[in-house]
Amino acid sequence: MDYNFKEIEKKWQLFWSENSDLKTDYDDFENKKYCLTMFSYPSGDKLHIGHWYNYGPSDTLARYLKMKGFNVFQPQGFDAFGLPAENYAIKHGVHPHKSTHSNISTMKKQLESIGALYNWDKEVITSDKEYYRWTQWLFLKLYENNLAYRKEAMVNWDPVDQTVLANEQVLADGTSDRSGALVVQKPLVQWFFKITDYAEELLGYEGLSWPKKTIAMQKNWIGKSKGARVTFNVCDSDFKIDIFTTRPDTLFGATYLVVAPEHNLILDLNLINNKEIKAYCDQAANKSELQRSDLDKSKTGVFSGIYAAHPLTGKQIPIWIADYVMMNYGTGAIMAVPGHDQRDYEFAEKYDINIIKVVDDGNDVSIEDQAFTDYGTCINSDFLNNLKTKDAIDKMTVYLENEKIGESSITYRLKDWLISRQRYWGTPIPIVYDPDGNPHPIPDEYLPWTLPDDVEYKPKGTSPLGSSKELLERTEKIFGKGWKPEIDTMDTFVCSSWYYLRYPDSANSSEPFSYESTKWLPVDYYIGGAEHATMHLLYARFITKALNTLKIIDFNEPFTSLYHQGTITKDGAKMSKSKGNTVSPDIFLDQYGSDTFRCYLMFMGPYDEGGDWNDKGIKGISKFLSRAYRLCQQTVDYKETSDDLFVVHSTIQAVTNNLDEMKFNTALSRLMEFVNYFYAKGITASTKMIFIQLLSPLAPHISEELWSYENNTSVFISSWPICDSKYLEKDTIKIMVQVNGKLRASIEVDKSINKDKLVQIAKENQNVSKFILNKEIIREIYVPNKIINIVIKE
RNA sequence: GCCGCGAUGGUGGAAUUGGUAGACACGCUGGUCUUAGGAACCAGUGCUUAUGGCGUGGGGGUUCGACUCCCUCUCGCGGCACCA
Repeated sequence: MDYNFKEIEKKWQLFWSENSDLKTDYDDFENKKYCLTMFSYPSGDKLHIGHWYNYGPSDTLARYLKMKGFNVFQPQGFDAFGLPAENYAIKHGVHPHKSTHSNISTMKKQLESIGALYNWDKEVITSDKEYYRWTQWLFLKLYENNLAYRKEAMVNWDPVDQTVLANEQVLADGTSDRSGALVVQKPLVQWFFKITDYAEELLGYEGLSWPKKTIAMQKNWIGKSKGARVTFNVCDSDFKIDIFTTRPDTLFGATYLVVAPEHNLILDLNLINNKEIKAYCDQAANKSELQRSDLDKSKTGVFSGIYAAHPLTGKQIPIWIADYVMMNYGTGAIMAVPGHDQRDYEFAEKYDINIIKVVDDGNDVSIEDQAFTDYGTCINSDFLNNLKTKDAIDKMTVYLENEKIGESSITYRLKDWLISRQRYWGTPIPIVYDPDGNPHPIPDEYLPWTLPDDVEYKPKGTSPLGSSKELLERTEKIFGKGWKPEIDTMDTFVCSSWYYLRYPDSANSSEPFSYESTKWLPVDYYIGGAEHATMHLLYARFITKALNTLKIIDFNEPFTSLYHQGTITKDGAKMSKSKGNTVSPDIFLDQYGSDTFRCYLMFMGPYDEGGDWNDKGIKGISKFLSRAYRLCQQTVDYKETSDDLFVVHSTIQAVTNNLDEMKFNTALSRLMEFVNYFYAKGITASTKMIFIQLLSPLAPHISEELWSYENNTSVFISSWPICDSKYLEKDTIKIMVQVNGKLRASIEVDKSINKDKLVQIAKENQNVSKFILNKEIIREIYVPNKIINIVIKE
């Protein structure tokens, strides 16, 4: 290494933080680019490779945009509420506020080593009362508008972290996203945000540049399905059962109904008095969600003893209770059509229930061994006979509506967002209860409704806030004797659901953000991990849409362009402290410096793919930067040839395109080729300036140093080089010659040449002529400027 | 089961979107210089039975021409799932 990177890095990091030329003009929205990287949790550990992989390349993008002439805003902050600080408090007795802030200052120091251009003057720390006061404002806005409500529900309980979790925070295997504990179901009164009101809107992605994968995941999660609701009357009673089906065309094939074991009919009709039914329901209740949804187990159920009237035929059909029907989807009851639904088929076979065929594929399809679930043509279906499934669905739906026995209906899988948490270190829910237990919002003048300090952190299954004398006294003092505070805190995802709105106006103490400051939004580039697809990113979209409905903001999507950086793994596994496979950047920073380390991460491969960590190639980057440094130590004065200028301008073009597409790896390759080309012959003064500019977003420190040798201002306020296409045109072109699609020669010709002449030259080429000698030529294909293919008969 | 993504030298990866497969880099081999090199520089490096043949997970197809498009299979990753 022949440049002193340690000295250079320190020098320019200080320069960037102090130089006013580089500051964002907060009043200029016209030309704005809001570049945001998902903020992180201040853990107190050192920055790891994941942080670097997130922050380094996104800073490269921001610096590039700045040089393109945009007014770039790249804020940074901390998602500071959450369990680790609280667990630390339980273990060591240190107040979370104290440990959090000490972690933040360590982390900020470390972030400096990346050398990113952050707008620290707009920093946001979600656990500070200046911030959470407005998270409480958000809650109250939603509450006032019926988008926040309290209800008792079966909720996900994490027995390790001793708190409830939102559906989004429970993994597919039934474990907690955070603690890894097996989540259990528990009935509790909790606060919810009504995200389901926005289910349909959330399915619209017009104008968004988002990864297809993420959109697919959200669509999957929202889980829209179209169908119909049908009402069945229970025989010999006034009760009715609503069912949801996506196949109303098969209604004539419904031979029984199934209700979930939790269905209210069971209590309403006193079916629970039947021993067998009670035993079945109890057993279902004791099963975990995971056991319940185990696809391999055979279906079980119990006959309810009662019947329903088929709404079209009037025939009595039995009502069964079975746990293959879930209470939390649709209406918790189905019409079973064993001929055309595989689950119903298996159940009907097992319990010997009638199976009717009402759909055929035109070839008299068999339903002897399994259900026929495809679309086809209606049979045995009265007025639907001979109709195609699609038409039959429409006709049946209209019929149901006319007869008032059903209606067209849409069901979403998405559930309302459970935001209560039985933990200490979070935003207090700004609600108090009167002596009768009715909730009341805390008036604005008492906000922030602060977290009390006199608590027992250790969770006992109820919220730590319940142990605070101060909180209770405060409540009674303000509201009166017998009034009680809400003691749950909010999910930290509430904090992060609106932080991007706060950044441009983070010091505002009279409102969450001024209307003027929202002109910085939406975020132009949002970069962060794909694991947030159905959590943070969905919540943020919901909050933005809700605030838009409330006319607080005038846009309805928070992030115009979204990009997920890939994951850096170690030996194929995700790096984590618990696995002990984390790699610290420290030794690499010490040995090679920040520029080299950040470039190496970018050079590893496509940014959205991440990759498995190994340090073998870092030397290559270090070598490249040293060569670049050496190349720029002198200038050589010579008249550049057309080849030289071709290299310069094609490099400008390629690097520009690559950075536009965040293909940092190929941008670096092009710059390496550039250095390799000029290394031996030396570089002219003007070309050197262009090269330094192209390199600067990727390796900012060394570039700023090299730039400073000849300039008085920062390279980052210089304008990005422009490719002059006149240098990209060459007088001669290289044409590849194929015979029957196989490459045989390459010829260099004048670019004005016509096809006939070119083909003639090609045929005369020694390596071509021997393959076409004495052969019949069938075709001669010429793709201008690229290739000739001579097709011969073999 | 359904949906989405992926598979290219010894390694990480590139390929103007149907037109030179393997750019760039690591590693390796040989050389120059050097007291020395784990520094710098130069050359070589897909495989091979080598004027040729074969090569982008396997098989088939479309095309003058396929890593690229179509069909099919295998493996890996991610999401959803008794979702009615």
